[in-house]
Amino acid sequence: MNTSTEHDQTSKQSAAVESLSTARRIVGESIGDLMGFWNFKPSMGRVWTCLYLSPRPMTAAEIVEETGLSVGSVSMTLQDLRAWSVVRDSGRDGSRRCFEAETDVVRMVTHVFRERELRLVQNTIEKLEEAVKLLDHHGRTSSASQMLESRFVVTRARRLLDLSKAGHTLIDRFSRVGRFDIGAIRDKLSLRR
Amino acid sequence: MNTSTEHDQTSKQSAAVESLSTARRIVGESIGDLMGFWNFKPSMGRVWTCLYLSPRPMTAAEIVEETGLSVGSVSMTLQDLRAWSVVRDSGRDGSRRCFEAETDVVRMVTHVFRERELRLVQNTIEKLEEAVKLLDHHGRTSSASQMLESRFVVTRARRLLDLSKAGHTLIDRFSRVGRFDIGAIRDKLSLRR
DNA sequence: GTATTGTTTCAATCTGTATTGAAAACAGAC
DNA sequence: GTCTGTTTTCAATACAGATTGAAACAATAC
Repeated sequence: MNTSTEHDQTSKQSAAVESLSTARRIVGESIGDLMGFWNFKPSMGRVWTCLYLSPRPMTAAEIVEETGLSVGSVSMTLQDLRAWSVVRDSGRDGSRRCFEAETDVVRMVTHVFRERELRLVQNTIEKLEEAVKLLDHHGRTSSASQMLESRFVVTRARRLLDLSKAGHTLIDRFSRVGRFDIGAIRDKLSLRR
Repeated sequence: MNTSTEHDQTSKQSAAVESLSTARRIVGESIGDLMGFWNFKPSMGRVWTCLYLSPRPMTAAEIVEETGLSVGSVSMTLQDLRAWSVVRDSGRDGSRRCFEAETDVVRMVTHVFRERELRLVQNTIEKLEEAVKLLDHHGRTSSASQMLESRFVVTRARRLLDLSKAGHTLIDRFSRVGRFDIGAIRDKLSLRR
């Protein structure tokens, strides 16, 4: 089962093996970096790519071998990846669990995007609502000298809140329909300062 | 010019000042975290929000005062923010430079999104092209026993490359037109494994 | 010109997070 | 039930990258 280290007698063959694993490494790094910019851990990129480039499901031990990550790290990373539905269980090889990569990359990306961004923006919305509430109260109790300042801040804070809500709607629609159109929510975005 | 620490005699007033600065802090944190998920440094979020919530342009010294960041940090952060066209120079107050926040948040977001994502994806495309080239060569020189493995890996790598290119097109169109429609590039995305 | 004030740079430090390694928990065979 | 091989957990470590603070640099005033 150890596909790459069995028979590499001739120099030609070993060079070929070399370039295959180099290519694997480059692909892993590229996708790893890309995922990294969407705040995934590098190890998630490495492990997913490793599975994606394997013609058959792999055991945790094989992934350790291939990626050079520690046993513990691979275990945790696989949990993360399964939680994002980006890796699936795939039966067993003897007593060892096997894993395979989700191959529908588009579905994967929209799903992950949806979960992550919606949660994030929702969280922002809640915090901003808290701030606006405070500011409203402040506006009613503040002295005349602070009025101007106060009104300005509350206006800007409300605007950020509206934008966040618009963003939430946008992300929600996009991740359902695969279409992301700023025109559809232009009213919320209109630039009344 | 030090708006928040001048006259806070009565307890009512000082409570009001308190809630104003609390609200400011909450807004700063929220937006900071949000920007953080798009890989901006926390200090960038803090400084931008600080400017956005100010009714007039601010000097670096005022920003230091308001955010509690160090002088050096504020200077570097302002450079970053100007590089992203998210903060503008705004004349001078005596001999001190002044800065103001870009207020067209939508323009700002699409611009930043465009720059960042396009660069990122372009970089991935280049790396994947390198890997595919290696794999093609490998395919031609490898032994029969490796053929299957090799063909599989190259197929998958090509698919990732195609997807990246599709993504690049998508981001490019979106950031020009404000419309992001997966249907428009469905051909590239079709799931021929 | 020099002095003074404001701004940028950069090596050192600090902080938050990913990864490790070893121990604990678990599952299946016997 | 115990034993063996596998998987998970978690405190300690290592790392990356953000922030600081002091020194170099620029600009303005005198």
